[in-house]
Amino acid sequence: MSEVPGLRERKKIRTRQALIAAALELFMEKGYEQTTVSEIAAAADVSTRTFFSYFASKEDVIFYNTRDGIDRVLRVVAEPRPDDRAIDLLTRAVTSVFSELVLDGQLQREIGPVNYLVMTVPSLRARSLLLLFEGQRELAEALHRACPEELSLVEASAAVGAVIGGGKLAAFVSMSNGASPEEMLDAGRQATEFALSALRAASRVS
Amino acid sequence: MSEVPGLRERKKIRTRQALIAAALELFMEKGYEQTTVSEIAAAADVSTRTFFSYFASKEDVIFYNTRDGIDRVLRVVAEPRPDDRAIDLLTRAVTSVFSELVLDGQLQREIGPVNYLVMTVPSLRARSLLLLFEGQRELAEALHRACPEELSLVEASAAVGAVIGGGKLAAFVSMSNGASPEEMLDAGRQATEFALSALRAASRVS
DNA sequence: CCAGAAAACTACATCAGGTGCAAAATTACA
DNA sequence: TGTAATTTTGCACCTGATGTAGTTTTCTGG
Repeated sequence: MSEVPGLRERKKIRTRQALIAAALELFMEKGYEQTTVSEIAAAADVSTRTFFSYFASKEDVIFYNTRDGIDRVLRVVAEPRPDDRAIDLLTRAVTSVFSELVLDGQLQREIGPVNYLVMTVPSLRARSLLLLFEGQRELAEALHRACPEELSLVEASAAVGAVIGGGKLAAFVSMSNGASPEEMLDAGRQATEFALSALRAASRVS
Repeated sequence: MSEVPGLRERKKIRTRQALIAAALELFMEKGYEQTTVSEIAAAADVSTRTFFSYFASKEDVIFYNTRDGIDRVLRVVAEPRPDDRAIDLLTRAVTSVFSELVLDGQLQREIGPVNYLVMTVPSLRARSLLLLFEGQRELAEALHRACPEELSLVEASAAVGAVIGGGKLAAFVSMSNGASPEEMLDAGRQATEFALSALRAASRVS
């Protein structure tokens, strides 16, 4: 495996990255709504029609890379260690997000703009919430599959929703109150850890 | 107060209701995307342009009434009883949603279709998540305002996000696994109550 | 009941996002 | 090099949404 990709594949990847880069630059420069798909395509030197063969919509160019992050989280739950309880899996899955968010130089260049756009453009915020929500569903399913006798699907959903819901809202509110990206991350981490410890305490009782 | 609204006002209300009713009917009959705004306007006997003076977008016709629900919840927190702690306010606010959701015959006719559409149409689900998210922000702010020395804004956000996030995901997953509306409501209620009791336990320790 | 002001409605023009389609250009491969 | 497969492109077309200007309806005071 690991075939050398042909010219076709390499060109496609280059074009896709060029579209993403051009789009982010234009969005940051003149605003998301004010930027047309034609302008993005022109900046990446392809036709407008071609843009839509790479991305189904103007929004999609922003979120193309988010799928990878979700898959990484799912993989943590899909590969449990011996003696893992559900709470352990959920803890590792959630905290893995934060550790990867800090490093990852490749993405770091995009995360800033994407974050800013999601914070300021309602339609992008809606889309981002949808992606996060579907990700939570998948995570809840995976968690239930990993520990079917410990957690029902609905219980797993309640746990996942509580942990991620708390972290997300805390991070967002903190940032929209003028916190720095580091402080925002910290608020999210504290909120998720708080929810996790509350879950741990509750699971010891029951 | 309570002036008798003039003919103008009454007509506007009737037109708006006619548009909502026509839209929901058409959406259920032939699908959301397959229904055009012109068709909705025609069914309500107004011009296409007039539709957009009542609703800013095709999506908005679905969510016109949701603002009321959010305001009701906020009012619970804005009017605390003596000796209320934050957890009491949050509990009353969240449980008030469920009690109102059961009765309320006026809305009950719309909730079914809206619920179905949100479950099946991704763009509507995104929009609904956005509205819920912004509602959570407001609720967290209100909760912090009501108990400023007990909860910081970020702590309030963590609590609100955890409770509502857990309830929402549990309800949605349960319904998309074929549960009846009653079972869905019950899953949501159990998840929120679980999160609330976990919060209560945690707040006793700290 | 009427005249004039205010508000609402309508038609029309226009633009951006998005899709289907067929021709043209590019790549792959024998 | 020639040919099949894949991409790209231009073009026609549809829907959602906005600006504008003119028409109709409602409201108010006499």
